[in-house]
Amino acid sequence: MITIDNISIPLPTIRRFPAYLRLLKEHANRGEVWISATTLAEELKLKPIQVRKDMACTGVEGKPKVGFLVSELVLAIEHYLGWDNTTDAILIGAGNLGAALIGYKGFENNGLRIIAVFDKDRRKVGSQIGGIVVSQIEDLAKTVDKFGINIAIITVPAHAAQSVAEMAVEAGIKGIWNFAPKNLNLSDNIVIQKTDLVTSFAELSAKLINHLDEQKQIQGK
Amino acid sequence: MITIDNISIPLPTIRRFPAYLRLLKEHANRGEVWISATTLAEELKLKPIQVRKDMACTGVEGKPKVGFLVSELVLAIEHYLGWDNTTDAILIGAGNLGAALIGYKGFENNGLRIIAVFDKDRRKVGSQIGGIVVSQIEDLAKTVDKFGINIAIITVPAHAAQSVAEMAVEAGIKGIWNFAPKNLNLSDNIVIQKTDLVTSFAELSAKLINHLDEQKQIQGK
DNA sequence: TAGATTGTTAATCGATTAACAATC
DNA sequence: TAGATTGTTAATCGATTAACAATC
Repeated sequence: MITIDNISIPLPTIRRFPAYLRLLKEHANRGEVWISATTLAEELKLKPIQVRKDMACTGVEGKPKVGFLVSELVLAIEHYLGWDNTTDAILIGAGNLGAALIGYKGFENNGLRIIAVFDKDRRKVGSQIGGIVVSQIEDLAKTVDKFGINIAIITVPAHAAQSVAEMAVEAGIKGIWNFAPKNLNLSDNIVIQKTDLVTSFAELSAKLINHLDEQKQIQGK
Repeated sequence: MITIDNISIPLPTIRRFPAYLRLLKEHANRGEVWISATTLAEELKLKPIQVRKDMACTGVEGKPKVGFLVSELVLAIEHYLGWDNTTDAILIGAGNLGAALIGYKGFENNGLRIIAVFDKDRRKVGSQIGGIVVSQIEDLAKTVDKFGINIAIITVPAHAAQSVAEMAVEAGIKGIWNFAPKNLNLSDNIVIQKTDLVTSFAELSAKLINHLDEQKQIQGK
């Protein structure tokens, strides 16, 4: 449960917000003005009741028989995700994954702009990655301070994650998006978001075993 | 809830398994034979009762006052994740993100091996990416069939995702790991795992707003 | 008007947490 | 033995789903 503007929004709802947003923007582009929860549900394979509950969190009121104003929903969702203003972030770790994130088109219209890249490796410093010059990690604090950055994205190897995270926090970073497969130990007032590729794969693995098992049992009978 | 070998395991437990596995292997490397749920909990910042519940799902029995056999837990968790045998997968979309996944060290010891890469772009075909030669997408079905591949990883742009997913399913793929920010519409008997970077960032954004709000309120009082 | 859709209140479901007896 | 830790059963909590009245 997350509270923004004194409104409590369940975390699963927050997670569904980006998918709604994408769809709503598509509809807006087609010139559509109204959309019903029923339609959204169908397109996202969710239950209408769940979409209505989620929409209720946005504070936008719908009209029975018509639905919701697309533009209102877009603005409300963007607001609760903090995407009404683009957030600047720094990235630490100029490897393959770092390059992928810098080049990722999806962030452009979704509130995230990576404005600086740092790496411990002196040989990478000065080189360009996705149009951004790699800086030495010693300059991190200066950049964070100068641009008032809150978010650091960590794409270094597991063994280096803890130490660069500490440097970032020291520099004033408030939120960390950690791609390294390592649990970070930081002060409680730092927000940590972990994206663990191995964990995602684990989920797929287990679901697939479960699924193939089921199919085998059905066929066996 | 996922059922494997007639044992039901909650999805959140499955998601915690990789973190346990990493920690357990570290302890094993240090020559430690026994480990208690209390210790695991402390190192992962979880509650001991939750770790005990999770361990119960593995079927491994612990000894009061001593804990669990590290080696038994490792084997049991690997079994439920299907990581006792490495899974071969193909990757579609030889862009930055694809390159990052192919080069990702974390997969090596965690049951995943990417054995072939495909791309629609003729100019990329024949070039190497992380030591793997990019094949033309027309050869996909042949490869899937020849090596009995179940899993496809999709790292193409959103607009191409649906069509390559359909090709993969046509070729016999049973599980899809989708990195494209697009909901796939496929037959119900295909397992789809979505890793949406924008969604992860949304979560961080919202948590951070909530957190900064809280801090402001505390200071205001 | 009739019917689709919203919004509210209550029921259900699943996961986490608590309490505590069993055990080495 | 005393005490830490396990494992089981019950309580709590939060999210999803159901039911239905309100409404345009």
